[in-house]
Parts: sequence; C-alpha cells; structure tokens
Amino acid sequence: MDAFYASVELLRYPQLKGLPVVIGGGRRREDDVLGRMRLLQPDREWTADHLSEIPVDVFPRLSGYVGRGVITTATYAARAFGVGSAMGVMKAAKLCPDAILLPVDFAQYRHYSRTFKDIVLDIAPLVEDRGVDEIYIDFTDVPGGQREGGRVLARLMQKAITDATGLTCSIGVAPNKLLAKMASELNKPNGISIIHTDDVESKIWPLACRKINGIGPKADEKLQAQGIHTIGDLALKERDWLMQHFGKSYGAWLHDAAHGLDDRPVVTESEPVSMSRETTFEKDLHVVHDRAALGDIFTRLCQQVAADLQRKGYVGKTIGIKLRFDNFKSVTRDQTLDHYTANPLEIRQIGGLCLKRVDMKRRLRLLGVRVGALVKADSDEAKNPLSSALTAREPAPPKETRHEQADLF
DNA sequence: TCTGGGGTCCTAGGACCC
DNA sequence: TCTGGGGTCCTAGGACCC
Repeated sequence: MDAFYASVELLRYPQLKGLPVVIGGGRRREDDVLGRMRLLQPDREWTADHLSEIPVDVFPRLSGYVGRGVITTATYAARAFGVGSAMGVMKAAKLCPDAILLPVDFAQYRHYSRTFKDIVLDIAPLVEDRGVDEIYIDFTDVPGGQREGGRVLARLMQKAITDATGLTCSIGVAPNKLLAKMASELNKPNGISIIHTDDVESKIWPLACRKINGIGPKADEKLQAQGIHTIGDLALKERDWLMQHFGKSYGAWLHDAAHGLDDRPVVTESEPVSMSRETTFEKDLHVVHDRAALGDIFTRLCQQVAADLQRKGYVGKTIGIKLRFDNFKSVTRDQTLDHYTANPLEIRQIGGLCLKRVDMKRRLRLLGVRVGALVKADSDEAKNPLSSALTAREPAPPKETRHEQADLF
C-alpha cells in the first residue's frame, strides 16, 4: 500500500505569521477579534473576509487570561518560549505573556475540515478521518498516483486545498500509515516529504521515540529509563527484550514501529463506540455545598449527550459517569442496561445510580456523562437487544457501594 | 498561577457458561 | 474432594490521540 498522511494548518491570519500565537482557552466570547473591530471601527464592515486587515495590537494577549483553559496549538514562534499543546493557559501566560491568544472556533474548524476532506475525496476516494485537520489516504489505485513517487498527486492536493480554503497543508508520502504520518512532520508547514523503506535508517532512526504515533509520555519515560532515546536506539533492541519489558503486544508493536513496519489498512468507514459530554467547572465544587449546581450541570450533560445520540441516530446500553477530583484523580462508574436508550431521563437516572457508587470526599473539578455500546437507532439490535444473544445472562448487579454524600447529588 | 473535551483501544479481574 | 480450561461479558482504570 502507498499512503499519504495530510494535515492542514489552521492559522488564518497572515499578519500573525512569525509571531508567537496560541489557540486555546475558552469561555470568553469577548476574545472575538472581529467583535472588537466592530466596536473600534463601527463605520465599516468586519466579516471573515477582512481577517487580514485586523491590526496585530487588537488581538488579545496571553497575559490577561484567567481560567482553566489549555493550549490547543501554538505557532513555532510561541513554541520557542516553551509553550505547547495541552499546556495550561496560565502556565503559558507565564512563559510568554505577550503571545497572542486566539479562541478556539469549532464551527469554523468544522467548515474548513469538511472542505479539506471533500477536496481530497474528489481526488482520492480512500480516505480515513483522523480528526478535524488530519487524514490518511490510500492512493495505491489513484491514476497517476505513482508519478514522481506520489509528489505530483501531493502537489495537486495541496494546490486544490489552498485554492479553496487559503489554508496550507503538509503531506507525507510513504509505504504505510506509520511512516506517512512521520514523513508529514519532517517538512512543516506546507511541505511534502517522501519516505521510502530504504530511508528508515537515515530519516527515522535519528528521531526521538516520541515522534512515533503511539508512544506517549508514559512509554517514553520508560524507554528513556532504559537508555532508549531515539527510534534508532529502539530498533537495536531485541524483539523479545521489548516484549518482556513492555508487554507482549506493545513490545512487539514497538519493535515493528522502530523498523518502519505497519500493515494497518486505511479505514474509510467506522461506527462510533461511545458518545460523551463532560465539563470542567470554573471552580471546584463541593458535593454538599454545591449540590444544586451539580445537579443542574449533571442534568444538562445528560440532555446534551442524549441530543447528540438522537441527532446522529444512535442508541446505547452502557451508561457511565466520570468524575475528576480537586487532586486531578479521575474515577468512572458505568452500568449496562438490558436495552438500548437515548432518553435523557433514563440516562440521568442510571447516571445518578452510578454517582451513588462513588466515594465523594473531595471537591470535584469535572463531571462527565458517557453512553457506550452504541448501535444505530434503526437497527434490529436496537429494537430487540436479545435477538442476537438468546443465551444472554442477567448482567451481574453492580456493587452496592453506596456513599451517603452522593445521595445528596 | 498547573493540567479541556471528545474519543479509541488495551488490560485485567471476576462472573458466568459450557 | 480441592479441582479443568476456554470464551464472553461487565466493570474500572489508564495510555494515547487530535
């Protein structure tokens, strides 16, 4: 298989190029720079067509920020200050107070995401969705896909995307998904990189292990402790040794990944497994003291997740809740029903039972509701969950660990 | 000044069945 | 009489990704 990995770069203000900019935070509508321009210059029109005319000094800075938001992404100039994705905004503000802070705008991202994916689908039909700004493409059977090792097709896509959206796009080309994704990062932004099997030693092995999609902070820490820093270090380790230290499955995968091996297909269709809604409070809430507020938030989350299910046409039979305490420890509880539902009242009721099984001695910072084990609302399974499981047992009743405080919830 | 929200997949133990 | 083994489902937690 030949794979592309393409990701678009979403910064749309040319006047901010080269400046430290972070996107993230949240809950602050006054961050809307177009709104500020309408106030500053009400005599003329300010729409998305005029983004490039907004003076740099009108954009809000990190320094004034108050809240619990995190950074979604940052420009390279901002990263030079040590600011990066997933970092708390308050911490970023300390590192680089003058950086420009842009709010996340999911409605706009969805729009550009759709355009980006539609353009690629027109050119190459086998596309795997990896979130708003990323896709894998299997171009093995695309006519002309092999010209210049894929570079011609990659350039064509880049041009089509930029013409339609004004966005830049980085593309990696390789024999598989693992290498295509790594290739795409070698030449950002708006680059094209091609990696062949023979290039793994020279182009991949010098990279840090973290660059492999699937090695996160925990695995990396463990690898570092073993003196394994680069992918080359990893490739030198015996398969058996890795399996002993990292588990049979993960160890074998590490070994394959370090050698650039990956046989996962590009998956064009998939069904959702779960849907959830969660929220972090502006201030930690106390189960007793803030009982009414928590109850309202909980009800709203149940309504939201039910609406999501109904809008997308799914029902689920595992209802779960998630709590995060003030010490950042999380717990989850769930319960599986003998039928499927997308009913907010039922989700709320079962979720309430799950809550009672949690020991609430600390203040809460997050509450979430999840519905899993999804099937399509119009499927046979949804109408008669026992039809495909005539021998189904009565699920074991959840442990009756009731906690008095939770009753107040 | 800590640490969002929405997901997927894996592991591991216990229940239960054959 | 102290003792199977395989398979699936349920639950909880955690790693990881975008």
